[in-house]
Amino acid sequence: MPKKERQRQLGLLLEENPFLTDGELSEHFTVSVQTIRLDRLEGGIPELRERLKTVATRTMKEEVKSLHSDEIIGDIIDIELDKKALSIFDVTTDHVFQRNGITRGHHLFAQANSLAVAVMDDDLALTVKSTINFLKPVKAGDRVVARAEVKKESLLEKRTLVEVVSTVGEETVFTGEFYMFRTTDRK
Amino acid sequence: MPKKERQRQLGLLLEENPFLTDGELSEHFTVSVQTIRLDRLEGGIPELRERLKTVATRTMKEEVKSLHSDEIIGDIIDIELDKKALSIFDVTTDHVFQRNGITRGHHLFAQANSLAVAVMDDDLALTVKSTINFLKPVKAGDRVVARAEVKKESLLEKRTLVEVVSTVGEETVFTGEFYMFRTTDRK
DNA sequence: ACTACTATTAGTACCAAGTGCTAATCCGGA
DNA sequence: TCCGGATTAGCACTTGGTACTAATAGTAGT
Repeated sequence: MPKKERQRQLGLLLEENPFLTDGELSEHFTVSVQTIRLDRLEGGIPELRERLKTVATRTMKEEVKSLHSDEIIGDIIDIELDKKALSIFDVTTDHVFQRNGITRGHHLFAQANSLAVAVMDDDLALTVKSTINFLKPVKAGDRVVARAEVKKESLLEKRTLVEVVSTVGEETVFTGEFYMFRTTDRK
Repeated sequence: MPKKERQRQLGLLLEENPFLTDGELSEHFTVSVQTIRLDRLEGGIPELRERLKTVATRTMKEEVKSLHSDEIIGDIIDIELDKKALSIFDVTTDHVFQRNGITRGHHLFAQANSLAVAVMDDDLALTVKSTINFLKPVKAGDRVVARAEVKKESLLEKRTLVEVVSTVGEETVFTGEFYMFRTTDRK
């Protein structure tokens, strides 16, 4: 196998499995350890321990992110319990269809739904029913601002209607009506 | 500081920052490196390189998972393009409210929405409007089976209605109507 | 006061997985 | 045949450890 091809494969291999030592790599390519070292040097590929460090760092960041973003999608900026609330959600390439770059609907829904849950002054509010409209496609890089407003309450049925309108710049991209169920009694 | 307290703090510290060497730790607690080693030994805490390895391993797994689970939430089991499709989604503790253990609505929506997109024989199908009902709370450990059925099409408007019914065991937990927009013309 | 015990510290040899450097060897082409 | 790139080998040194032994300090028990 020519040198160039070996180095290409080395890069790919380490990308998908950064845990391989030079020794293991040398066996895989049936060359000496020194050759592997030279290959890494030329390709600018760091040693095993550095690779693990960066991969591990990535994890720690992701964990913080996913913890945040799973609990409430979007950052809540302002909230008046039982009245209204506002959150922003920055769309990244993680949230879009690869094919056309348009945000997957469930992310917009998730932001709106999370906000509807948060605006209710109730630990255990649940969504019962919802009608939603996706008005304009949202792309990666867009900042989606969701505004939730508590519309009416039926204390008897423990139900509340929350309306959410999401915008990007001046344009409304999403609207939703969320019928929420209150599990605890009001004060 | 008593030994016990130091060891407790050591554990907490390394949990949130696994990148610290024994040397750095010894400075932090102003004890010798050897004491740190003994503390790790007694607490069953592995060395830096082992810690990074496990953290990095976790990442690689997560990455595979999130790639899958972001593209389509739930595993598609069966699909007849333009007719019907079926997916399952195993709820874990990651998907529920901490307070009451009930699945966050947007996960059920995401499964249904993904399935509605998938069943359309169209690369770029988008959700336009949707009405959904959360009928029964879903808990961690439940296996949610979503069935999507293409109801009617309006070729002129390029719109299609897809109905999704999600069940856990015998019980229907979620229903949704998804009005989908077809971006490419039918053959 | 002497002993026992615990916690801490120091020091040694060793290991894995490297870097950095020098030197030797092989192999193909002008 | 001689040159040059590619490969291999060898050695000293580095990090961040393990494993083990030994010394020291302080404290409680009798």
